Amino acid sequence: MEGNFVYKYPHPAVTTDCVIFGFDGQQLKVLLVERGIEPYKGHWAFPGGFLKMDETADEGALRELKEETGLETAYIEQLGAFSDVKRDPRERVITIAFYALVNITEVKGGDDAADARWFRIDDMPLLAFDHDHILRVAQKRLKEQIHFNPIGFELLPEVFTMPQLQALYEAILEVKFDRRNFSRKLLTLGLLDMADPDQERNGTRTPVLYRFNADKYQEMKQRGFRLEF
Amino acid sequence: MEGNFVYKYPHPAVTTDCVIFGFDGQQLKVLLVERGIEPYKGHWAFPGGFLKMDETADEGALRELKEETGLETAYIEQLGAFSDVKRDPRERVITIAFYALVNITEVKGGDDAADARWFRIDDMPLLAFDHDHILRVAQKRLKEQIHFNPIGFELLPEVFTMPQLQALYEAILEVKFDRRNFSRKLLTLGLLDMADPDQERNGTRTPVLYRFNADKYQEMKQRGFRLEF
DNA sequence: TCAAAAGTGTTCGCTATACACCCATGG
DNA sequence: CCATGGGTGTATAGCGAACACTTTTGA
Repeated sequence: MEGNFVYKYPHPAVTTDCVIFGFDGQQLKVLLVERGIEPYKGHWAFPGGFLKMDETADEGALRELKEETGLETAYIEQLGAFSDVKRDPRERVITIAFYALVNITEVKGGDDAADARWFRIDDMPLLAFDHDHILRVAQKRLKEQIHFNPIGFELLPEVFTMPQLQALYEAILEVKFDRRNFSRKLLTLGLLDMADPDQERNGTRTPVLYRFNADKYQEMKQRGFRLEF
Repeated sequence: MEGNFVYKYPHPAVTTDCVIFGFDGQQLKVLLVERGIEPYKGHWAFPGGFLKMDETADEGALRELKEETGLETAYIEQLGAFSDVKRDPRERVITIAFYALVNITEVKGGDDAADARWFRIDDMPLLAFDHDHILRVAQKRLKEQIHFNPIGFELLPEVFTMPQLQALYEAILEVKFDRRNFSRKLLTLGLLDMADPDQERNGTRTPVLYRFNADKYQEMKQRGFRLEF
């Protein structure tokens, strides 16, 4: 397997890295793995690795995602290529970075796996390579995306409450919303179904459960509807 | 210079490609070069080429931009990496694509250079590789970006008229605006200065000349202002 | 002289925002 | 029993969308 690969011109190495976002109900979190070898031994890094010659960057990112989370599928989106000449001290390495949104409760490991841990986005450890830069780009992109795409639901369980959804939006956008206005805005969009419509709602204090109606969103998008937040 | 480069593991080749947008006052245009060699000989392609080992992707894209336009600088933004395994029939080639916005009147060649030509975005020739795909991504990104960033001015001369600006927005977004509402919206933002304030404006029919105030935009952005269109 | 281009002003309806009250539960 | 959390309703201001008139120039 360790044959030599010869090219007429120099080629950079290409890796993929995946910024995996989760939400624990309060805080936005990121899954990191601790590096056991040099360079940056002991630092934390996003799951990632060298791209195989027969897979696309997306496939590589999903492969890395599965290795660390067990998830076969997830919402992922490319952030772009990071190509600083000296970003890896060993050789010229270009990384194609992605971010993934996962339901944190579905992720195996994270706690039990010795090498992967969730970190609060406002309390990150020392990161390897240019991963702090990549993280800032990822967070910025996430903020931008959520303005026009209903991607927040990817971070929640299938069934969720309005306060949960609001906490998520507040964590991502780093702002506070008025409870009543937030709820009304989301409900008038018509994209949320009550998960248990027959539930008797005498009084309150136990929040209503909702489910995101992805079919309806697709249908509305077809008709030219543009979600805005 | 044509030594052999040997790696323990296979490495893909990495190129940059640059979708260069211009605006002729009516239509959005893209600068293409005709391929003189196989593969895709006779097809048209975005300016691009192999990334050097001592330059970042941005630097590579700007180098390609300069080679075809003579421009030392321009607004460029990375679209991302395109990594389909078979996108180049010769070997595994990953391209990092960019789009650039240039003032079409400042571009040397385009007409006189034999190999580079401007094409209307709604009348493109047969493109090489996956460049049609890249173009669609570029156009989509441009549409998205102009909603929140005053990047349209990159495509115009320093001094421009309101009808020109409106035609540009309409060309990019592929919609029509009401003349009066468009003008009012842009003017109330406070980001346009009259280029010739002392100009006597008896009657009309000769449009007012404006200039984009980039300093003021930066200042407003600092204060939390978010441009929206 | 008339059509086309450019500037300006008004109205209306919707939506975002600010804000107050009620009810049930758990400590 | 009261503080906390959750659900619902109302008023207002600002912005976006629709729309009409005037002036001038060039054909």
